[in-house]
Amino acid sequence: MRRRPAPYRPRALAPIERVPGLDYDVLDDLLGYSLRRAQVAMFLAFDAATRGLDITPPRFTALVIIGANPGINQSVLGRVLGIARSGAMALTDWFEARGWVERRRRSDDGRAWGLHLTRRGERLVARMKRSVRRHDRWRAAVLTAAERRELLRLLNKLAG
Amino acid sequence: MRRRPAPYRPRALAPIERVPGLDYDVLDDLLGYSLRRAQVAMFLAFDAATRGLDITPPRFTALVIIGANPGINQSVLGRVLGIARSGAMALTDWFEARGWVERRRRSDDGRAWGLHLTRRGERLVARMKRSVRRHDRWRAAVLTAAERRELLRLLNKLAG
DNA sequence: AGGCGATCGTTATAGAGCATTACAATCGGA
DNA sequence: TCCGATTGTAATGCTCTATAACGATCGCCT
Repeated sequence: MRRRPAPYRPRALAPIERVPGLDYDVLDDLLGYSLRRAQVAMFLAFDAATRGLDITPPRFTALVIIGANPGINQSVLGRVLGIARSGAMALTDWFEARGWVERRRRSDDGRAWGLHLTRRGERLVARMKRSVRRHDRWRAAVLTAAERRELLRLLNKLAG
Repeated sequence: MRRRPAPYRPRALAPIERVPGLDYDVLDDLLGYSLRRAQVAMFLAFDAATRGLDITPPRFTALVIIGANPGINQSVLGRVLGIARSGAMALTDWFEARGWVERRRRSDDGRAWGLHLTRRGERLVARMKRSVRRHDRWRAAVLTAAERRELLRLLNKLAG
């Protein structure tokens, strides 16, 4: 039972410097590399939007998903985030410890918990959504509205 | 001297499932989220291109940069990758242990090493570049050539 | 010449985030 | 009723990265 090499996780979001005079060779023609650079740029906006909340993109995604799909269980949440069940578990614990999310027993399945935002969680998520959305659009303001729409379309097409 | 909270690092590239019937709420209108999904898709192509080589995107980027800028030092390499010097150091050690990169003393600066690909490293990188490029384009084949160009343009504009 | 702050490589340490594995409880279909 | 699949959980380990500190060297200023 060989241990598979740990899957790659993209690295730090310290700003990626564009060093003048350096030869980037093939990198500038790879979608993967450009995606990475753009993602770092967008993260800076996200970071500003959630400053002081100890929130990360996956945490934000999880909260939004739970809010929009009350009663979802941890396994499905993990699949949406692309992490293992044990990770979804830790994430849920973290939310619960802060009183943002609660686990409720489900009548239809004795194994699974249903996840729900608490009143406090709802308020927080509503605020976060507004802020993240505003910062996302603010950072994207270097694009015209039409360009932004086109970019979204192309990204979704690429993601399949 | 407080320790700053560790900066966020985007997570695993296990496939992100698009669960049918689930409400993604505001996520579908955020560039940050779409970028993430597209990046995961492109990583699958990268992974296929480098299978068996124990290569990751940052490792690939580092090798390309060293190959195109022989004599570059570890500090600059770190800035290009967005990692600390200690990380660039570990990366270089890793390459050196495999005989792909060597450190050479520089006449103009007694502190810094100049990084160079070995003969073996050159051959390997040349092969990797071809393969990564092919897979990148293959995965992007869901887009037309014009769409791909436009996407690259928009990403670079966004990354600033 | 001399002094001094900045930079480079290096080492040690710590922590976040994730996978893997294993297990008990439960579900659902043969 | 049996049995494979699924859910939540706990334990463990690994990878990647940051932070901090240090000696050596550089570059500049006096």
